[in-house]
Amino acid sequence: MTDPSPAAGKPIRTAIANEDGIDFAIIELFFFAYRDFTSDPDQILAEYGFGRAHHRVLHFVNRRPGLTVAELLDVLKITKQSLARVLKQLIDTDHIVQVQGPRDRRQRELYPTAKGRALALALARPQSRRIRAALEDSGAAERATIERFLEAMVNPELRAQIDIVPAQTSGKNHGDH
Amino acid sequence: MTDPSPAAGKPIRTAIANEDGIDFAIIELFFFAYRDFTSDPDQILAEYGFGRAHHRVLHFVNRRPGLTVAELLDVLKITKQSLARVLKQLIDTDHIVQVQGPRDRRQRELYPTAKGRALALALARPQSRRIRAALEDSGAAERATIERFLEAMVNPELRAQIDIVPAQTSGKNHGDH
DNA sequence: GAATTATGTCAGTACTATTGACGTAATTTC
DNA sequence: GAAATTACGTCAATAGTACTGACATAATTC
Repeated sequence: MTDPSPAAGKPIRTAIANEDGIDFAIIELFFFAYRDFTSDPDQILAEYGFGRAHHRVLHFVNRRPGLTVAELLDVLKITKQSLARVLKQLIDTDHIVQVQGPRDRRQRELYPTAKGRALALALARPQSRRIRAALEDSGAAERATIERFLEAMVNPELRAQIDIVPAQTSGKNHGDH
Repeated sequence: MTDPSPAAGKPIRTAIANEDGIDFAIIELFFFAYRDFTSDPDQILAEYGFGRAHHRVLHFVNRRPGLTVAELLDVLKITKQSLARVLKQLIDTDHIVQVQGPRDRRQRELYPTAKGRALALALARPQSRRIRAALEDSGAAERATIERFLEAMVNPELRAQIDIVPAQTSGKNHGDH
């Protein structure tokens, strides 16, 4: 195991870099940035016995109160079987409540409780702090550049998901679409 | 299950937004951007029976040829038991070779083979394409803004990991540190 | 009334990760 | 040179998140 087996290819000793004009710098930065971005809430979640999946559900239920199970699945891009356990735990622990859909009683609208709202805030706080620190010396122009870039990284057909909550508005309760 | 249990908290019907000055916009954009950023290579990996863990290992072995197992663990922030299976598969499929460390024969230096280099490139290509598209109308200034932001999102004490491969240099073979 | 839709659930599986324990070979320390 | 440490590998057990497929129920639509 210390020597490559005879049939194995020879080791390439030069670093991959900019071959075919590939942007390894940003690829790698994105990996590191996201790794550390998610590490903050992970520590809080561990205290509750929750994982990242719980965080994502909690986040979107707080951001779009009243969304249905189907809408949540669409945003998260997971299957309902994957969601089931996580959602059940959040409901059992009184972070989220289900309300029968007013127009269509088959639907379950998902809402945060005060407890769920508080946890969502606690999880977002260190992430927001990290973002604020990263934008420390930046003005509105730089901020806009970064937002534009991140938005452009999202698949065009999925970009609609982003703007459901209008930028600075709070009260829109997602009641009709 | 359609009505909240009596003890459960009441549903909060207003969207969380900018409470305590928290930057939900960028938090959410970052989630969507990374979700789609990783979805491109996922499809290629599936053809090989590989997952994201294989991608990360392959990426860093190509970026820093000759790194040791311990260094790789440090970059990925996982345990050696987690790495073991993934690394073994990449070695068995002739994407990576191990070479006994020249100074310390306990160490295993990891190098890509031609096959491993090709796969790393194939995985990076769609990601780079996505980045290029997102930067389409951007100049060098915007690009610098984005790089600075992403770098600032990384934990300061881990930022050293980033600059191991100098921006535009290719040949540095990581031989001495 | 029949078909479709929204949701829930059961069973089985896969991938990635964890902790803990143990073994081996090589290096370092005394 | 013996002892301790280090680098790596491996076995076992477990957890979290995801998947596919199948089936059930209630509500809506046709």
